[in-house]
Amino acid sequence: MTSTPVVPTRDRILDAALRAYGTDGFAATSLDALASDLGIRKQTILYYFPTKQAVFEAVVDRAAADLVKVFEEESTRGFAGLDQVEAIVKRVFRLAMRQPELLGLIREVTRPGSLSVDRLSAHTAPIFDRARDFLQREMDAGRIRHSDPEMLLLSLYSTVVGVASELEVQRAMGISDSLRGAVARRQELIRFLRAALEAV
Amino acid sequence: MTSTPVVPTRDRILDAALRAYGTDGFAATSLDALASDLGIRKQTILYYFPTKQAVFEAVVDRAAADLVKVFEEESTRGFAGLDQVEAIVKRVFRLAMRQPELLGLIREVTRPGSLSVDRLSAHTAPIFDRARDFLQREMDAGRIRHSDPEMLLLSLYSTVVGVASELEVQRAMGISDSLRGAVARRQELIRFLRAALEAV
DNA sequence: ACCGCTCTCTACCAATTGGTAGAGGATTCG
DNA sequence: CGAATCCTCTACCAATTGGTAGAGAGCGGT
Repeated sequence: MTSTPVVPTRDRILDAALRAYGTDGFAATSLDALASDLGIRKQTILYYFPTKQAVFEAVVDRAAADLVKVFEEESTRGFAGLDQVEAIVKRVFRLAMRQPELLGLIREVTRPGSLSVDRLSAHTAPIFDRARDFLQREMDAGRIRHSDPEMLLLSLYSTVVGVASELEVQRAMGISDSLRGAVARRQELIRFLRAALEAV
Repeated sequence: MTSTPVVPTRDRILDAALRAYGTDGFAATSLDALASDLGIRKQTILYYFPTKQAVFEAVVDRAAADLVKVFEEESTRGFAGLDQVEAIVKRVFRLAMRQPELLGLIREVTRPGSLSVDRLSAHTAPIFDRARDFLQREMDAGRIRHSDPEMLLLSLYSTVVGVASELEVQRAMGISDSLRGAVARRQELIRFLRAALEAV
């Protein structure tokens, strides 16, 4: 190999695996396919990870860590009320545009038969808690309509991830008025959420 | 075989396939697994359907037809404005409780790498059109907040399907306070949507 | 020079995959 | 009765699957 690899093999495997699992899914992606995509043998993959399942788990862990980081960055900017929500939405959309496979992976993990849901939720539980607390605070402060914060968060999550995923699907289908359509959708989504959340 | 089968083999295959594809996914479900689940040989499946892909397509077609029927029933009851939306949401939740695999199948079909998106959307395009027209009419009548009907519909769709799917996931995870939790969620979702849609 | 460590490889394997070919049991129709 | 049709089966098959075993190349340290 070249003396100092630009990016370590292990990371390259995780990159390719994220792409593959995020678009085709775990079951539909063989180790051979993954390897040949990287120009290596599958045994090289099995050197870094004991099993195929382990590759998936590593991908999930790394993706979860990335997500958490993004949310932590975005929640320490001192926005309040609906502006904070808007900032998060914009950030999620940016993520969906730049790393669409990430959304696909989330879909894959949160699918009914998935084994690794708890793996993801173990990472994301803290931000969920923080988000719930945020909603509660903002409700108390009268900046967001009153309701059960947990339930509201679920609706918010579903809406944002759903719309962002839809983007990814449509891109995969080739209807990629990528930028223009995405921005329009984002704006409508934000208006939608503002209407849904605004305190009367 | 028994003289008059209670339910034809072909239908039994489609039933089992819907369950399997909806929970484990297409790639993760082998014909052998499907067959042994039914107590038959896989060659019997291949007698009714030329390929595995054909089984999937038949499942999608039937599921789409079911969905369309449900929506048509629910949209000819003469509800107006937000009441119509509420009726649809309740119906979707009932569907998600009784036939959770249906939601899973939709997720499977609308996944990035899917081949059969167009197959589903070919069926559902009419109800999407009708829903868009409905939103437009209700906006004109001042019963729903003004905005781009198409974009709004996308947000609505994502929210409802997202929350309903989340139900299915959590049930699969064993957190099935099935009924109680589902009803609470449905109520919060309806309040959420009412707030988001209500004309000012 | 030698050892030990890190890494990627070739060679293999048993199990499973989707699919083909065709036998044979019913049932229906003439 | 005999023929045809419908249905499900056994018997195979080539390809692919995830995974094991271990060779060997390149490295730094002693």
